[in-house]
Amino acid sequence: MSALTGLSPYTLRYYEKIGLLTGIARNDQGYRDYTEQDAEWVRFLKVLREMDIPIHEMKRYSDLRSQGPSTVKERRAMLEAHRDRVARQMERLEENMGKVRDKIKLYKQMEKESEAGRTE
Amino acid sequence: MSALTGLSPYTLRYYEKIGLLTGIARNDQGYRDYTEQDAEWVRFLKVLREMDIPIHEMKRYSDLRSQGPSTVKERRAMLEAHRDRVARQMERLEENMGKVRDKIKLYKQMEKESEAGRTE
DNA sequence: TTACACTTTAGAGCGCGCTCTAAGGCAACC
DNA sequence: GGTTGCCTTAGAGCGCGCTCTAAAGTGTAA
Repeated sequence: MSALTGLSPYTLRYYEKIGLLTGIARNDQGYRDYTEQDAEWVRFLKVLREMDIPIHEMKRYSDLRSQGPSTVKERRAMLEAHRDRVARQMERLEENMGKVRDKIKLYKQMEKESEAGRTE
Repeated sequence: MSALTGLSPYTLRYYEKIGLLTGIARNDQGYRDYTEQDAEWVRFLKVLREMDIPIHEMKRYSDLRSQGPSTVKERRAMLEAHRDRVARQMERLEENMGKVRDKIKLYKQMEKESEAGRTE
């Protein structure tokens, strides 16, 4: 499973411990027996994590999911809220990128000038 | 200063403690006396932090800056490296946004269907 | 048979980036 | 003089998200 999702076994067990992963089957030896659905869910959790959703929100989302289709509306609302948050974050990043690019330009200028100085 | 930069006094003192802020002047009472240059530097630190540069990299950058103009090239290289990292991160975010948007669409579909079911 | 590589658990530990506490000092106002 | 409100310091504490340890169990291969 770890190989399938890119999450460490530690993380997978941790997610199960805090209730993000529920109803994971076990085989005769008591080992976890992940299904393809489990894998899909884990991959979606990973998408959310990569977008920096806090764990407690993922937990909330996960709990809603466990409660069945009646929670679809709330789940959608959560995703939309997060989508908007990420969009704003990307705008800020873009803004800061601009400042960094300005600084890079400035440095290039300084490098050029110091070289000119050396050859004078 | 806190008001000027949006960082808490705690954070400002912490940054000084770890060497991100150096040479801050003091008045007669031993209180910190920030200059406009200090403020500018703090604002730039804030830009970097908002782009999630780790503190130890900011420290490295800050140390280079203290060493004077001879380090401009290396500083530029650091900024360029980070610029590229952020660009890649934004791509990943965009990708994940797509997946979230798909899920939102799916949920909308489910909501519509469940409503249709109810009115039949 | 014994070693190896994996699994299980509860709970401890860690790195990060702050954030706060405690104890004390100084300036201004009532 | 006392209170308020800000400043100083060293060092403790915190929330997050893992990550690892220790001790035990199981199946496979030499």
